[in-house]
Amino acid sequence: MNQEHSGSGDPAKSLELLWRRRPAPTRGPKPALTVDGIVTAALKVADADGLVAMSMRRVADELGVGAMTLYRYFPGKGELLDVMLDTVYGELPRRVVPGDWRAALDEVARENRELYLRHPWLLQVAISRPPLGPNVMAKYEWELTAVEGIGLTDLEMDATVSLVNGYVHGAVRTAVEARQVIQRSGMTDKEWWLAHVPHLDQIGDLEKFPLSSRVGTAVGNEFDAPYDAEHAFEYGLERLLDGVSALVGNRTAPEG
Amino acid sequence: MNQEHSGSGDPAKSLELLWRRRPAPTRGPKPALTVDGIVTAALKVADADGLVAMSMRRVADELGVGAMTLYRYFPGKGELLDVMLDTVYGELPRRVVPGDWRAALDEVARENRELYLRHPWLLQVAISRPPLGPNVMAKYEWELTAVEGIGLTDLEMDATVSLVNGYVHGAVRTAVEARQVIQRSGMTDKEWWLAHVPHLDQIGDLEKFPLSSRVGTAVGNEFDAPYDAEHAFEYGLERLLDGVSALVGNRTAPEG
DNA sequence: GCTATTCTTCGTACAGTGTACGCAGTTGAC
DNA sequence: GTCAACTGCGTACACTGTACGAAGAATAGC
Repeated sequence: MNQEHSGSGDPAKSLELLWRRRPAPTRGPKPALTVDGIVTAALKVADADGLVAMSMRRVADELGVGAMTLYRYFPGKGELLDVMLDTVYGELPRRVVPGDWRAALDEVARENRELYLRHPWLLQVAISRPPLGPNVMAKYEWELTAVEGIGLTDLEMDATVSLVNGYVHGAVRTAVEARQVIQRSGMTDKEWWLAHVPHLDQIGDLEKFPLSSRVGTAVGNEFDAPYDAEHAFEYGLERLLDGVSALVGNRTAPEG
Repeated sequence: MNQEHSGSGDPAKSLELLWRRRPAPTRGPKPALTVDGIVTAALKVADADGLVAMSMRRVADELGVGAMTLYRYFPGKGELLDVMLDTVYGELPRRVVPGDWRAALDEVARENRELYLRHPWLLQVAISRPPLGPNVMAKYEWELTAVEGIGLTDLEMDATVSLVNGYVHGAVRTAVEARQVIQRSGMTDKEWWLAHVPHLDQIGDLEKFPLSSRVGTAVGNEFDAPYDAEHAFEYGLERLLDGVSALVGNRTAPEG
């Protein structure tokens, strides 16, 4: 995170925007822009250069208008982010895998992962109170479908879906960070490590960390880097679903 | 994230700062500040008001000096963050639980959780290339100790430790976001929900989301909020360790 | 003690940020 | 034709990290 926040304005205005229920004005000049047009431009900027680059001025430039013009369409930047979020959630295929909760949860994880990879700025948006737009709500409904009817309580269903979502968020965040730091520094992980080793040797406390040295070397040899995103994602997801499996298995088995 | 980054400067300078190996200058005026003093002031600001508030000017104010003075001690804000990170990692008790990998990993998770809760700004610091200070290295060594000698490969040891760390990061991030949004909005989750319901009813598509309605209601009744941090953390950690258990169990059992 | 060198503190400046305020011009309702 | 409603947007404010260079302090070498 540096977290970016949702709009804190009144729910009526936010929901009006999310569900496109704004009544068209009868008088005054015809608006030059549309909500969808602004969101498209903002998504273009955010996808290309990240949330940091997505300033109101930059989005306005993209549309050939002044910065303050955007405030005729959105109460503030927070509300624009809300609509951007709901919009990209609409990209989820939301494929349903019936009869196999593990495959269904796997699908949920992978679709979410693809979405984060396509829109890495999503990782920086705080969603503890998600914008209640059509696609946000459809996403939650779809995720619950994956764990419906397998013997979990409603609370456990919610907790499981949250757990998978949290896992994917963390895994992709780590992967994206790793990718971005290579870009920003112009250095691969190996180069970075090799630049540090001589100075660390000089400090000379390395023998106090025998496990780190052994494991670090093994990881470096395997991946040419201290971190491999693909491997980490698969490993973690398997552990996680195994953990859920232990719970589901207990639940469907007769109680002792 | 809005991610804050580490210092990208040369490793020599960074390691010198992290390990406090800067040679004391012989000539010139006596420095008015120390590295530790600046870090303490910066931690005070970050703990109290978050990373957003921790500007160079604010830290300098805290110390009664001009903003540019700090640049005599640190090449830039990134390096200051690096030393802050290594410093708070030093707060970990690093208790070792011998002979029981599950209890040991549980301890790792809980100590990390406490650290994040005490210093929520840690959640916003990108650590894909961690500052190689004494406490960062000791932390990794301690975490590996928890899974040493239980039949995992070196790669699996690293992946397991990363998985637990990633899980804790995500769980605390969600919890902290939830706490902060209450502060910022001056609204409890229940109040927020009740403010939205009438407008959602008016939009009238709620019957398209039956699972969400049922599960959401159950969660709301149980916790008076759509999210309970304590419950989510315990539930997720148990699933995670169960998943690791499945792997360790396979490994220690004789191979087919 | 004198001077040259090194090291300190820090004021100013620059290009950015979100958005409050208010003005000028355009459109449709009456 | 008049007025209210509406649009676009210029300006301003308080912030950010930090490059640059000036002014002064402490010491090494003589």
